[in-house]
Amino acid sequence: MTELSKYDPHDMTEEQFLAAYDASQYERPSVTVDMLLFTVMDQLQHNYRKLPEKTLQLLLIQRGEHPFIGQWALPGGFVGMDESLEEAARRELKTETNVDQIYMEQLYTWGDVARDPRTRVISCAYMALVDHDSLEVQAGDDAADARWFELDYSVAQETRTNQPEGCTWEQVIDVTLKHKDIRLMAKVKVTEILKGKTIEIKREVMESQGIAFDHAKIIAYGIERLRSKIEYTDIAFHLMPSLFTLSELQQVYEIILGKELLAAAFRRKIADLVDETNEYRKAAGHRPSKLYRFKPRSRFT
Amino acid sequence: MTELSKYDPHDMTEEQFLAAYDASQYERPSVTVDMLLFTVMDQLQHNYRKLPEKTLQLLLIQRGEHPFIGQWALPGGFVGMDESLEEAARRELKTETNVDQIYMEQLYTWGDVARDPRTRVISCAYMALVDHDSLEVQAGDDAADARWFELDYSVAQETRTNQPEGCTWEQVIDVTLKHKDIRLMAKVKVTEILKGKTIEIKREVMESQGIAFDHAKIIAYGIERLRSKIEYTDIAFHLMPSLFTLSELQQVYEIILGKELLAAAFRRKIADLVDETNEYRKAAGHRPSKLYRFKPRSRFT
DNA sequence: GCAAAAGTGTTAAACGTACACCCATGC
DNA sequence: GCATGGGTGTACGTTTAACACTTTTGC
Repeated sequence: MTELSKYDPHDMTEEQFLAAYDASQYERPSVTVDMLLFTVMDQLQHNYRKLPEKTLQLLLIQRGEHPFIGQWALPGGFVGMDESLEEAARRELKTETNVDQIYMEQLYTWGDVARDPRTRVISCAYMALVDHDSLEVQAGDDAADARWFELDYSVAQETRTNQPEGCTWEQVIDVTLKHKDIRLMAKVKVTEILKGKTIEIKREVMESQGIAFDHAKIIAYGIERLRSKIEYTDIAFHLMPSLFTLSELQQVYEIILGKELLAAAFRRKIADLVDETNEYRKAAGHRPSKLYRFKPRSRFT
Repeated sequence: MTELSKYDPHDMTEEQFLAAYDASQYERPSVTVDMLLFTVMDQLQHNYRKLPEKTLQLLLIQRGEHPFIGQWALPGGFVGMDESLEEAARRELKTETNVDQIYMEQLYTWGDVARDPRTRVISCAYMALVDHDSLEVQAGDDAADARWFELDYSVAQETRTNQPEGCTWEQVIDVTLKHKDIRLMAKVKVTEILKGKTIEIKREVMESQGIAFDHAKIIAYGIERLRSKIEYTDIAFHLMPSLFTLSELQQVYEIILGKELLAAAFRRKIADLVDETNEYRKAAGHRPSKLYRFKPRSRFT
């Protein structure tokens, strides 16, 4: 709190101090919010029997200005003086997608000194989940430069190194984003260093093709968070419409976890989180399936 | 990214644009880091047989300046232009406690507009864990105004309200901090609103006695995080010395979780996370206990 | 009929919980 | 001896995983 040292605060009341306080005299970083907006979409299916496959989608915006002009970036912007971080994030979301009232949580705040070439920018990243059907204005169809990209996340390499005083694990993540002919790619390295009793985790973008700033690592981090939270929270339901079949729900779990699940076990596991309805989805080529609805439960029940 | 609109970026190269970019022209919030430094201490025990009880401790600093002069606050300070958030947090830690190389993780970034009466301040909170024995300079004994406070966290009230379009859960948390004669207290309200498909969580300080700013809610949030992460991560070991008995480890779990555990079950649960040594703790009034050591494991094994 | 998905039942293995019981120690 | 913690065994219930099997549909 050395910022205050030129005053002699002990001779003032708190009111006097605050009246005299000049906030404008120190250089300070800019603060932005960046938004990871995820949704799930169906892919076209030729076989009339098969269910359409689902894909995880992320919204990106093409930059019309320097730096990284022409590249794709997370929607976001500067935080105003009269809005909280969350308000700023919701405002951005509203202007990009015209949706409010969707699920959103703070992800992580990125504060490396050189992460923005313009000036020092600290970015607070949020993650939002929408079910695709409830998007009125489907970003990507309207005038804006926003597009939904199909997102793939895979571990390309895993290395474990044993050192005298600990261990280092290294993971190279491939992040791929596709929208029609546009294909973006990045490699993100996650390093976990165990030295004595400390664990240090570093993330760095090794390679980024068409993705602006350090956004590739924010994306990779977001997927990691999504993956881990889907295991112990209700988070997946925010990607679902109000009525859904258990197979659809299972598909969403599968694309986020990146592995196949056994239907029988899955149904039993999520049985407590859903309520049956009396409606059925008209199926094609197979038995119709019952529609379910999310049964919300608080952390403290 | 409207901040850039007065340029015509399309006529410049990226280099020209960056050279012309003036970062100083917009009003921006200040950014600070605040640190939750936790440790565990033994309490004196009169009964020669009994193990000393452990308490969770948090480091606070008495404010010598306005605002909140005389009250107790989390150690922290402004983020410099040439340091990352994490570097700023480690610098603060080093100056307050003279310890580096300790476990630290980012907690949450607090950005309400009026959280600091001086000016708009966004604070990125970090949580650090130390084992008390490895603190060379024991804060609280030296000249600085830093003291370790015994921390108690309890749910004082829990309300569930059913509304037409959803549910509201409300929790009132009592946070108590004690150091010798100094006794600080706060009530923090956590509200969880389920409206349609959105979940909104709000936290507010209802009452704060002797705790500066909104730090009471940061403290409450930190304990919540500690509680949940101790269940599925190795985090507790950062509060332990290199050698410890399983009972000591269990005590640490118990004070953080706020409930008693069965020794037999606990031993089996953590068996994979520790390595046996051949050393024993000389016990008093009971069988000597074997000392264990942490066996680090990465997330990707 | 047939392929695909919807949905149920059965078994074995893994895990968690509770409790009983013995061991070792210092006073 | 005895209170206290250290440490193991055992029994029971729950959860999970794997797989087999039946149902229902559109073409």
